[in-house]
Amino acid sequence: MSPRTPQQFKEMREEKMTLIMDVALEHFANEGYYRTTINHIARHAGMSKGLMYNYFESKEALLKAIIHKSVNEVYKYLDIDRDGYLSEDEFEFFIKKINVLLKGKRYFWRLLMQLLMQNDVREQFLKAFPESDSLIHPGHEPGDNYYPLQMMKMITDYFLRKKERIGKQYDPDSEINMFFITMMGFAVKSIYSDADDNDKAINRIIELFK
Amino acid sequence: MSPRTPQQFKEMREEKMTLIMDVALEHFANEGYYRTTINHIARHAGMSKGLMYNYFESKEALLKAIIHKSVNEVYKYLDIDRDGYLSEDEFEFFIKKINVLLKGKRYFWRLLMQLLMQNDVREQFLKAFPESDSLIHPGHEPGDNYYPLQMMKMITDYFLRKKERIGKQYDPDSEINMFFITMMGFAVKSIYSDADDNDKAINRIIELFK
Amino acid sequence: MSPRTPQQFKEMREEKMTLIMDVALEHFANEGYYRTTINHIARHAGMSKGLMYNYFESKEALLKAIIHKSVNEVYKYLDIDRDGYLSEDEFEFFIKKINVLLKGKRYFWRLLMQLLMQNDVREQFLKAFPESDSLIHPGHEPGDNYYPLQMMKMITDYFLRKKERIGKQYDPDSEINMFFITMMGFAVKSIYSDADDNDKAINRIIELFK
Amino acid sequence: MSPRTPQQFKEMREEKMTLIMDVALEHFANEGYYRTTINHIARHAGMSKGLMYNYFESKEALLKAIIHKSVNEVYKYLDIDRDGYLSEDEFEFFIKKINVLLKGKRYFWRLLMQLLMQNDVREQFLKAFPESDSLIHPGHEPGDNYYPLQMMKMITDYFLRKKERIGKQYDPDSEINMFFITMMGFAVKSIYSDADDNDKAINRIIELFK
DNA sequence: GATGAATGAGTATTCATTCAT
DNA sequence: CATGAATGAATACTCATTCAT
Repeated sequence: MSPRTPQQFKEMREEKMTLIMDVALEHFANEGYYRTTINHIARHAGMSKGLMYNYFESKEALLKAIIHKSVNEVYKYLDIDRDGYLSEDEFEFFIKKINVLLKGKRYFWRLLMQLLMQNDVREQFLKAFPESDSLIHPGHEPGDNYYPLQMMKMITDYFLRKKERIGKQYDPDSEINMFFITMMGFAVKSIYSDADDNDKAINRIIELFK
Repeated sequence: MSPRTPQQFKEMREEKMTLIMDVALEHFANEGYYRTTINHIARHAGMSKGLMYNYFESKEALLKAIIHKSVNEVYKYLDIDRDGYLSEDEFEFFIKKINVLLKGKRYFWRLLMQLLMQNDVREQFLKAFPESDSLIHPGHEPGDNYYPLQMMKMITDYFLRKKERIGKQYDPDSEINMFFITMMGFAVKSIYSDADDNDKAINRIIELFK
Repeated sequence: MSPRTPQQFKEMREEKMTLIMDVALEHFANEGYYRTTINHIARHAGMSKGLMYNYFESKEALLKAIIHKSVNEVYKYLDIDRDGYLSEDEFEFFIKKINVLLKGKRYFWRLLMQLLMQNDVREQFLKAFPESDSLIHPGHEPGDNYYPLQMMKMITDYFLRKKERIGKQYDPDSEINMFFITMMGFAVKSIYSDADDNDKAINRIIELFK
Repeated sequence: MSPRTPQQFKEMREEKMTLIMDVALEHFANEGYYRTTINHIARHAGMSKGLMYNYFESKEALLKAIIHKSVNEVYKYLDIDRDGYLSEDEFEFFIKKINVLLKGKRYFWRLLMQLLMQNDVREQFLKAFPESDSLIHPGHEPGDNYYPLQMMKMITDYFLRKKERIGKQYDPDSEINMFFITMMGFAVKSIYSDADDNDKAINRIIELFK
């Protein structure tokens, strides 16, 4: 029997890594990072404890890998590195995309919420990400904003322009604040319940803020 | 020195318990339940590990005691066990009360959010409370609703009555959903940031949903 | 029963720490640091694994504590912080002291030899000790030499003065080198064998080098 | 390509084994046996873990092979299996040979020192070697002495004869002891430092003990 | 009541060794 | 022959809980 080629090894590795990350994410999200043991993950991924360490050098490294991967997927999906300008149609489209994201990556969002709720982790997280090249869009220039800030700005700008459309009586600060509050509430609900009325809610949100 | 009366002993005991619970809540909320050690709590409360077990028979018992106490305070503060009917003024008043609660008991809400994000804890929590007498209002009869459900119903009823006020084009289900979403978002924001524009947001919420 | 006083606790602690260090030193010296498990030490010291960590925060910390303690005892015993000048009688006395030290602290020297034979440990060790205040003699001034160097210098000076006594044909560099070689050989023999002719050898060494 | 002959296979095999043993010896000597992993050795020898087990059935077997090989080389180099008699010139020659050995096989001596410092290994070692045919000289008869003892005897005899040369005032026991002490000290120094004055020291040793 | 020493079950991690390919 | 994935036993370390004083 001829031995495996390096290519085959690489594929095996990547498959296993994905498997481990998927299983780990599910458990981290549902039981929490600290309650989830490496043993538990290994068993559920159908392998021995030891093998896990062939792929991830520590529990924390596994966590970080999951976060990086997921954050990258999210960024890629949102595909924001365009003109930084949201038209009304793009605004609607953007919100619908967020809804799809929340539905599809529920475990990741659960995990992220848990993590961000711990003071020190939150600080770590905010510090860690701007340093990571992989999270910066391709055309990124030193001095450019990173995605989260970029997103905030795009939306803020949208509401400021809306004031011009609507007139004096419109208070953009208040509206921006309400928008983020509503989106946060929607996210939490979406992540933790399987309600089928989320699409309806998204439409209402678009109606209210577009 | 005159010997202490039983009454004095009881008061000292309760003071200590309160102290422990306060310290524990703060750490549970900020570092998480699992990352917080009994030793740490004891040191911060200025006593020894051993003594803590004089007051709470386990770490979990301490957690439960904190939750019970806080939930009771919340219920007492909201004071809902009246006619189960919300007038428009009462609705406004109710929301403002919630804002005050969120501001004042931030650590408790942080802890609660963390706990409710774990699947099994969430289930435990929902199951556990009906068993607890102290959480059931005085006039409670078997078969009555418990507070959380009662609250939900009160608010739901409010919106259903609003439909009568406003007419056909009003969709109460959608509005109820949006209301809970908004309140959830507001809660998260209030709990995790020190923004001073929360009162403004509350007024806007009242304006939108009253 | 009245509770233990802080003083009693302190004494208990110190007793246990000494016990642990003694047992650990014996095993480190005979089986080597890596072959000796914490479990093993704990069992031989008649306590649980966990308790060891009440006294030493890691296996490495235990090792370092042992080294520090022993090095300090050695320095204290050698009591070199005098005039830095060795007369002929003092030279003889000094060598005899070293013999006593080697006999009495055999385990420590075994451990030290093992450690110093590992490249990285050796470097660590040499770097670590000059930083430690506790290893510097009481009258130490910034700029003073530390003990090992001080010892070397004292001895070197002794041989240089000896040249003056004896005359041209005496090669002090060669003699210093031979002296250190002989002392090293004596140390190794003394540490690893129980021979009773060590005292005789010491007298011969004095005869040869005084 | 013509297929390889069995002879070629054997040579390739031996080359690989030598490579592995060289790399392993270097790491065992410098980092210690326990700190050196099989993986590490394999990587540094440019092969996979698995392949190593094709050549050596265990880490311990590798260690033993290294020791056997080196000890044999040493014995072969010292070439003692002659008449067991050391003339004055042979004595000088013998010591010079030892100096060359120490210079050239420094890693082996480092390893050996580390091993011999562990009580049980030392015992193992002393027991193990008589069992090994390869370490017994060709003309070996059951009951003959093994090399280390033979060497000791040769040297001891040399000093006993020296007494006859010199006379009463010469104490051969003391001198033998001092000689071994000095040689041990010289060995340690030679193994662990790169000093260039070792040759000078050897000449002084010859001068002192010849 | 009050203290912290003591325990032991549990957890992450390492590494020699085996094995399918 | 060659590879590295896979295993599992061993090991350092943590922490809730108990207990003698």
